[in-house]
Amino acid sequence: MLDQATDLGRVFHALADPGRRVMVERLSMSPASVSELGRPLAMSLAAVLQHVQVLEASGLVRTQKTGRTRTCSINPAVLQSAESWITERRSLVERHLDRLGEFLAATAGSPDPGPSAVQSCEPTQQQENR
Amino acid sequence: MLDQATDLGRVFHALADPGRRVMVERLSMSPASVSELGRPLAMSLAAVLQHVQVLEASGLVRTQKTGRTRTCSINPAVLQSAESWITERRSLVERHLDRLGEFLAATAGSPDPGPSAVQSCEPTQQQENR
DNA sequence: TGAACACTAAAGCACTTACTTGACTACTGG
DNA sequence: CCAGTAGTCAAGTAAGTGCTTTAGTGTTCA
Repeated sequence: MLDQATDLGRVFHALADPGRRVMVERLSMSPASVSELGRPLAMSLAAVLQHVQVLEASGLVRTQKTGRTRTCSINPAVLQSAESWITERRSLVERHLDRLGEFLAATAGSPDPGPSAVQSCEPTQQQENR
Repeated sequence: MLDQATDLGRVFHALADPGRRVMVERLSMSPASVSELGRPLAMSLAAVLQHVQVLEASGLVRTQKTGRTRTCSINPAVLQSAESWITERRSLVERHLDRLGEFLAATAGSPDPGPSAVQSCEPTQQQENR
């Protein structure tokens, strides 16, 4: 199996750049050449190529050189692996929040729910929130 | 509305760091203090705090100081906005791939499908694929 | 053949990131 | 009151990022 942790890091890093996200958006419509990807981006072709290389290293896009043009296309499987990581965390969070909601509803009217209550639900002091 | 593009960049950048992903994973179980988040991470507390600040700036986590401890918790809405961006791209890609598949199936036996065919489906030359 | 095109490689530069250490503040419990 | 805990601030540093320019290579087409 591949090094999932490193891969995920590369994928999120690739998606962190606005220019690269524009490229991914373009590529989700159809494959495109390097210069086509760079057209809306106000930077040198060399810079565009570097971004493509970052995307390729993350596995998000695959490229293939035909003649003098390099055609780039998206690999949806990698997009999905990033999506799954987020989905799993989020569903966990929401499950826990639901449980907390039930607990609060159940103990709403009854006094003294015992010393083993959920941590930090009713803070005794509250200061900033910057 | 908020600056979605910048926000998304911040969120993906926050998720790109393995240490910060560990923090997010920990926080999807339950809220935690800064030092608790740093416990498994082999770095100074000051460094942990800086990561927490990155996560907070992205909106992924919210913090609240009570007494001398700062309690961090996840904001699932921001997690969802990142998830949605990916989902939308991926479903677009897959829709286009499906369409391409149908096209290939439909034209499998019939000769000369016309000059307005889908671009770069049958490259005339093929070199590398590094 | 030769000009234009599409990309590539390498070096350099400003800026950002991910830490560190050291000093300091504020709160808690005995 | 005071030791220990939890966090914070400010500098400083090494490595990484996002560009640029320059100088190429290989391909296409008139």
